[in-house]
Amino acid sequence: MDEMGIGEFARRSRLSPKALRLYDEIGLLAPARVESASGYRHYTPDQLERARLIASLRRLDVPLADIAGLVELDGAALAEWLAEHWRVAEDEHASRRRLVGALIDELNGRRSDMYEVKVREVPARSVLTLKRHVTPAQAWDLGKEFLARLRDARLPRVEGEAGDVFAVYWGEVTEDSDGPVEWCRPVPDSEAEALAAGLNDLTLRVEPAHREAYVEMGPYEDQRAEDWALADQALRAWASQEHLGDAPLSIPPDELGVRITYAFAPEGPECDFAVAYAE
Amino acid sequence: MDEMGIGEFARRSRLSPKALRLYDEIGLLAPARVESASGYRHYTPDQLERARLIASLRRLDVPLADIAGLVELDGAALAEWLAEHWRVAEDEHASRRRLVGALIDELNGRRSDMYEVKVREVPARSVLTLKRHVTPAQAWDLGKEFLARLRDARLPRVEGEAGDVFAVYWGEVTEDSDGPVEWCRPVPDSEAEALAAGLNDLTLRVEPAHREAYVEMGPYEDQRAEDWALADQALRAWASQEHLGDAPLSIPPDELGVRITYAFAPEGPECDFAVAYAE
DNA sequence: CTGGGGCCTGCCCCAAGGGGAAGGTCAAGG
DNA sequence: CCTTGACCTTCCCCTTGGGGCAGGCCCCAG
Repeated sequence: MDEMGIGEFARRSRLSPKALRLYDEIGLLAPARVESASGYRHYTPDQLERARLIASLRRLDVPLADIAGLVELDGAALAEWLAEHWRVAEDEHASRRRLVGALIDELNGRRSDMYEVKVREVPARSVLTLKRHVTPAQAWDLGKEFLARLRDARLPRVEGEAGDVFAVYWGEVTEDSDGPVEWCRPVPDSEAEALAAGLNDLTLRVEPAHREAYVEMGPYEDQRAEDWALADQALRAWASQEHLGDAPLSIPPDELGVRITYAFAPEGPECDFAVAYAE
Repeated sequence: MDEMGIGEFARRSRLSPKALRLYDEIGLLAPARVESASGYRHYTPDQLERARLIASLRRLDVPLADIAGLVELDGAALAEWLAEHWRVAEDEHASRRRLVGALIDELNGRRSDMYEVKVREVPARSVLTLKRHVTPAQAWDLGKEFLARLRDARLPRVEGEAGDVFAVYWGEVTEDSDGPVEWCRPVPDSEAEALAAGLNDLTLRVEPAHREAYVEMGPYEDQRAEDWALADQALRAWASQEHLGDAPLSIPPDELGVRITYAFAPEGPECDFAVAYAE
């Protein structure tokens, strides 16, 4: 039996002795033998494989808690987990890339061209709404529920409206605390009352006329928290440039709310991020 | 003056009150006014810009210590720093991508095709060498020094040799502790003695005949620590498959050393990573 | 028998805050 | 005037994955 001490095992596994002691302590990688008298740890060569796998996962910033479960999986399952983990990492990296790009553009005085702010007039109109406190993850589910209700009701289209449906965020909606989200669908004023009577659980309200400053965002599913923040930043910069002050576009929003407008194209919903302000 | 409390400032800057208190404590972002009686912090709207910049930089994982210096720079300098910072981040991300790819391939039982192991026979030959203890960063500088010496001496080419020059790593060479690195250049046996006499500071030694297992790596400058580790892993896997045992390819290396062989193409040195073993 | 190197445990430290306790403040409403 | 609830304060402990050091054992070679 060619055992080795912690030092040699550390060199051959590309882990530090300190890390190996920690992994022993938490039960992730126990030495093959521990001398009871001296406490010396002894490892065998066939432990190298596990150690190297752990080292690789740590280099990918996988937390030890996750690794503890992963090393018990078989190769195929682990490979699948890794692929998923890496997809998330790629997403985050792409999001940061957008942030750093926008930041550099802004610092160089260039208006970031990826987030061009436009303005649209929205007349007073009736909207059917479904409002609930949800987390960001649930917001989309709420939307699907809302759309299903509308489908059931065979709601007529409103001519000339840009964007079929929109969601209004009435307050801070963060990962760990839910906030008020309201899904909305404009309806013809003439039919509003009749429709509302037939649709329980949906609310009818009248939106005042206003302007919306907005940026087009592309498919909803591609957006991450970072991207909404960038859009918000773009709107904020635009507002201060237009001498509108900071308050009307602040988050949490005023009585008109921050809204995300969806246009349901065949490939999925394109969306824009809008802030309403009184004229 | 429209001051605000820490809570509102936190919401509008996308920072937490906790973070703001920390930034106050370390002098990164002091409130415009602190009530001496209650200790309440009050911020002004014109502090928002700095706060938002800090928030963006933190989202890019820039350490607070760096941020403290960065916020004093002007826009152009900061943009330049960010571009450099991002280049490093892109490099690291690419390196991890290679690691995760190789790992998934290995777990699925596929031989990683990016690191194909080949074998070459190396006959006994004379080499002129320059050996010194250096850190990884200095290894390349040592190589440049070595090449300059060779140029001065107008060293003749050795026909039929693959790779002009190679560096042998005789021990652990890590970031924080230097190790023995030897740059080598084969010379014709017939001229060896005469050359050695003329070149002080360079050593002449004879390499025994051996085999080298190696993987081709592409341009040297593109390689990162991760990539060398992957190449090592590939060689190790190959060795165990070939029943060569673990020892001859272990790191730190045996008496033949781990070597990196360079071929100086016009676009820069292509290199491979080799481990020598006796037949 | 005496180095020197390897190894042990235990303690404190890092970044960048998060969570919560215990208590002080502020403004509005009864 | 009092209370209530929101907001704020400081203080302390917790996190991850170890690094660094102190003090002491262990083991082998000269």
